[in-house]
Amino acid sequence: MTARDPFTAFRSEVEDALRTALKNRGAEGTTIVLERPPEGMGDLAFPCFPLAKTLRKAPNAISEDIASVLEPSGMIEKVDAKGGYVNFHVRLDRLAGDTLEKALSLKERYGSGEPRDEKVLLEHTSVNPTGPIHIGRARNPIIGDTLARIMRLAGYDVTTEFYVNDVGRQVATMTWGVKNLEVETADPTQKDDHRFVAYYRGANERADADPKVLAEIDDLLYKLEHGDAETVRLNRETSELVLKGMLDSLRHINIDVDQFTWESKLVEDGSVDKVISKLKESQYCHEEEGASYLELESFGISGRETKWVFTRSDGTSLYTTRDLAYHLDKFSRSDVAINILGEDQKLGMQQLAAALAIIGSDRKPETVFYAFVSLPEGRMSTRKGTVVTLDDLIEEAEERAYHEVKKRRTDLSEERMREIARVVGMGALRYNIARIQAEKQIVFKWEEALNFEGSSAPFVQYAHARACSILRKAGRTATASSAASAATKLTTYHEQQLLKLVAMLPSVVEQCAEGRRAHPLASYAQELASQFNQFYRYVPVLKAEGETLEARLALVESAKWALGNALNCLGLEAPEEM
RNA sequence: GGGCGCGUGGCCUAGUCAGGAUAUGGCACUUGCCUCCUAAGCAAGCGGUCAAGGGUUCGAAUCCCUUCGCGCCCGCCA
Repeated sequence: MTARDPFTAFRSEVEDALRTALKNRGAEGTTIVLERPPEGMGDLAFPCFPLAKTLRKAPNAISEDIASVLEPSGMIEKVDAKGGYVNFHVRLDRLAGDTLEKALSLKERYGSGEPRDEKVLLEHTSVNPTGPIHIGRARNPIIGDTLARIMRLAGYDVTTEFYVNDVGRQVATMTWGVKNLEVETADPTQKDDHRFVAYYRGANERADADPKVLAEIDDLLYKLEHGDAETVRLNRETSELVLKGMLDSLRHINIDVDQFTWESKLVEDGSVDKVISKLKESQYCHEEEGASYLELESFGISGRETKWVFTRSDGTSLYTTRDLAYHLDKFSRSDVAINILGEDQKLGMQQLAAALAIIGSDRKPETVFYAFVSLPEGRMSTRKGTVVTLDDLIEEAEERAYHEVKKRRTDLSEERMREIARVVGMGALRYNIARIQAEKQIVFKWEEALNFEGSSAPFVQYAHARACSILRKAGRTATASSAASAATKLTTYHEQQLLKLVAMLPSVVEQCAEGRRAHPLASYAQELASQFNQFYRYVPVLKAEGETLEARLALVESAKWALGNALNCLGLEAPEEM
């Protein structure tokens, strides 16, 4: 471990000290687990309970014994024993010096980790271009984009990619609608993703009622896969328009996708055919009425059906078959392939993993699965029209945020207020999705999604704005070179608590990146903002003098970077005023 | 029927992977705090058999088993 993270450096020293002490007591090789002790009992704690058996001594006696032999050194200021724990207190001036120096010199890079060699390809969103993104689906880009940002700061080389499903039945259905239906409600001024969904819905209704229509859609699907120029053109044209509408929505919540792979490309360039012939060579491959399938029972797949069909009777490919080709393509372009997928795709991914093994690939994608967002009335359905679209949500969020700004500020221009409302509204929305662990279901409620206080984006943004306000009034910024001397002046409780949290940003970022989890960063941001607000309330900065003033300015600026960088990783903007 | 996931105060949620000190925050509710760097804030109070029951352990929200509830899946859909 490098000393890039001051708190990690402290942790390493504690571990080293403990290792030596344990070795001398005949408990060599004990796994050292350190935890965060309760308030006021130090900064790292080592529980001695597991040692009681091997050392044949009471935990209390062990902790006191260990504490008595460990001398303060380096970043360890004090070691004491309490109730079977050895508690380590960090040397505040060292921690402060290192932290302030890092934050003030790295600025928007504070929190970053060592650059890594792995090239990461992170696929997210990848929804069918058949209609606007709704909030159930919006969880995907939000988790994906947040994770991408976190991993980038952590030092990975990350490229995000959107896989455009322009080949399957859904898209063929929509294309049939565009070709055959006159949709009266289609308002030409609407965004294309909203406009075209009417054709999709209409085509579905007709197909449900009339088998002839269904057959025509099948025919379109066949033509699509066999390169019928007119069908391919119309399909692509429609898909592109709808996709463009969706990307506009994403841009409103600060998401830009780096790259796109069109599913149709994999069909056209023959990679899907190649995969199919490889699969057919396998001993697990069987045929039934012209359709090919793999028998996957021996691959840990269970349920009523362990067959995995990869070609239809007419020889056309299926979604997962094409996805298999896509994964091989992704593997050729990256070291780590990460997917963000809804939990409904779990079986599909298992089948895909089995198929990958069968065709001899030694690679596997990593997948982050998330549970669906539903409404209090139940599941959202595009067909039933019971959806709240991302666009609705963005509009409502900004409107409510505007109302809040107007309530509080009378000194700002209309334009400025609108800008703040945009940043706050969009932020509230993203934060409320990002803060919850992916596998937990969310029931969407407006009052929660657009919460502007407590555990919310505006709370964190507000702390950032306050920090900026102090620095603005001070009329200068702190310098990294003064960090060490400043560090000795941070003597109050609130200063030290704030500092410790600022010091933890790099390890929080690293842990999120390693675990492919976004939500712990949201918790951290909330905790940091809360600590900053307490500092703000109890520790006057601009009224301080001399070195104390300098030290506090350095702390405020460091906190500003930590808050700003955490916000940035969450895809939220960090306003300088609110 | 089978598989996977979730279940923490009235509501939302952290902690669960690597078991440890009085279970984390927020919303709502009650009550204080703007002559003081933005009150989108701070402080105090109220509120929990960590779904239920067994087990392992000195110790379980965390590990194991059973049950219940909710979600998702078991398509020649994507």
